[in-house]
Amino acid sequence: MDAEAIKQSLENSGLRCTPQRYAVMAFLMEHNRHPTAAEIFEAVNRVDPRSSRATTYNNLRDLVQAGLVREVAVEGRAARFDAKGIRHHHFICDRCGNVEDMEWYDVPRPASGSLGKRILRECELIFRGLCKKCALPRASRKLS
Amino acid sequence: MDAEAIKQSLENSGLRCTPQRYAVMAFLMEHNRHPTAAEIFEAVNRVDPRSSRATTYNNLRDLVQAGLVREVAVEGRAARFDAKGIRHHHFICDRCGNVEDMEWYDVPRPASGSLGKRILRECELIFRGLCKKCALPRASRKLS
DNA sequence: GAATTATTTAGATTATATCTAATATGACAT
DNA sequence: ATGTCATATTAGATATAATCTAAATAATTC
Repeated sequence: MDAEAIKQSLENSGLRCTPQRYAVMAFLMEHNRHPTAAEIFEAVNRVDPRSSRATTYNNLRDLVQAGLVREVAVEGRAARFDAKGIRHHHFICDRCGNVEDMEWYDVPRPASGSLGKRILRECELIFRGLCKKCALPRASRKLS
Repeated sequence: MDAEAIKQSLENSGLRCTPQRYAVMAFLMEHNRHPTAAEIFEAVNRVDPRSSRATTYNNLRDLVQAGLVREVAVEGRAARFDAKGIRHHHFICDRCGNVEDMEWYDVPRPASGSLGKRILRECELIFRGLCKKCALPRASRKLS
């Protein structure tokens, strides 16, 4: 997503495209690794324009309210954020605690029998509560 | 689960059954509403024996390490806890943010085609990211 | 360009969690 | 029973994450 597109999506949501706000949004678009507010603050301050801690928090709040960003549910103290570019959910592994992005399928409402094979494969992982790596048979896994 | 059973499960995990630790565990067994540490601290201090804040945190840490309790992944600042009585996962609604307990199915490893109807119904909700209430057709939902 | 509104800022404050070091308790060998 | 050792508890200090405050700055409108 290029600069102009980010600017547009901010303005479509009624947010002015300030340099600080743009920096937060752009960082989240580029790095979909669910950073904390502190990580985002650090990252945007490695280059101009600088931004204060309060502004970073304010902008994250505004972006979440506007629906462009969401707060990811994770264990641990610090909130983590995620640009909602392509719609997806999160899956947290029971064993290793990793947060994995999960494709979003627009399942037609009443069609219980119509889930595709690919979806079925993901369902298995979900009901085990293990991520793809941890769900491998014991032998092929590194001990942790 | 009665007092003796709780005592046993603590001791089986190598933890002494102290009054304070017992109180935390018993509270989590009774109230599976994913309370915060602060809520647990308050609750156990409404009756004897009293417990300090540090002890409550220590005991929660010990119980999590022992595998008797787990920390629930949620948005928001405060960690939330959950007794791992019956194995289950958590499902967080995209719309309302509620945390729902989700039954744990022991899906046999390679049988992609063998998920039951009940599981399929849950899969639909998961892939929508909405809880049972929020997944109802618009008309039958209260606006939030 | 004056008035209005939105944004940013440093620093103070609140909320949550952990650490420290002193004390208390329980297990158990003698 | 008593002393010893490991474990647990405690109040208070500290650390970390988030929010608030009030003043300054920038953009927008009239």
